[in-house]
Amino acid sequence: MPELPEVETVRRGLALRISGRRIVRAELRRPDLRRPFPPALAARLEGAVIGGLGRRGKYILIELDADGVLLLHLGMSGRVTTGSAALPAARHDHVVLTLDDGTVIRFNDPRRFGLVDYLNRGETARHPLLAGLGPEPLGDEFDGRYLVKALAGKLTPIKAALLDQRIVAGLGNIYVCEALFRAGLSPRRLAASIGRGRADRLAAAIRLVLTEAIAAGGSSLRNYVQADGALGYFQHHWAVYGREGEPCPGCDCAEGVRRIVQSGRSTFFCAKRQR
DNA sequence: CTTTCGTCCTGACTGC
DNA sequence: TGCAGTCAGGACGAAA
Repeated sequence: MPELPEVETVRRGLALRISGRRIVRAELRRPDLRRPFPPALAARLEGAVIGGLGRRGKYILIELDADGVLLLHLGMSGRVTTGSAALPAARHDHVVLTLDDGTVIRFNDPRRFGLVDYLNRGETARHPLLAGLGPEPLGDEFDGRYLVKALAGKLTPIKAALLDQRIVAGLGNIYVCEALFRAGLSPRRLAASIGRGRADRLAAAIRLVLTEAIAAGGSSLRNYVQADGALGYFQHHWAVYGREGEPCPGCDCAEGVRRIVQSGRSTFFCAKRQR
């Protein structure tokens, strides 16, 4: 389940391998993912020279030539692998790009919640998928002062508010649970009830869990990629996510980590530490 | 307007 | 062992 740290890890790994290379072949092995591929995508990709790689929330932006951008979203199950042409396309390899040095990039996505789009660089900020995104949680704009303002009047649990990409871009179910635990805030607390003090703690916790996860991804990237070329997932230790019934870390409460369902999603938390 | 909920999809897992 | 049923979740669009 790629969230901001996994996407950032993929971006960094990809940048090392494909920046400056020319795409010599683009194979679209189906016409769509979550939505249809844009018209003439293969033709736009073939011959293009790859520039820098950026990220906005959970989207990867790959600069092509002087004015193009390839937009990728990994959805739930998307993976990007780099390798040689020797490997035949596997099941769920939906987009396969061959570069001028023989590198083959494969976008594999079993559940097909991912997305591929092509845009002109000038319209990046206005693109419908990007325009409404909230600030980058690791950027200068994001802090307690911003959060208080963004959450004001929201009669929804803080858990749901943080999953809303318009409030802050890049968090998913795992890192929201982890950040709320680190901040000592109940996932059920109404967003509007978060004042400056709690917002400061929450913003700091969000930055911390993301920064730590990116560091873990970076350190595991080298070995992981050598194993099978896959970028997108790495082993990481969660404090509460997926740990229902286990002892709460750093707390001796009898109940341990609890799981509840909020807006159809699992939330993991400690009822004693998080208020 | 705001907020919630169903939907898309496949693979991993559970229980009989 | 096999198979049906359940669950996982990002983001969008419909519904309340």
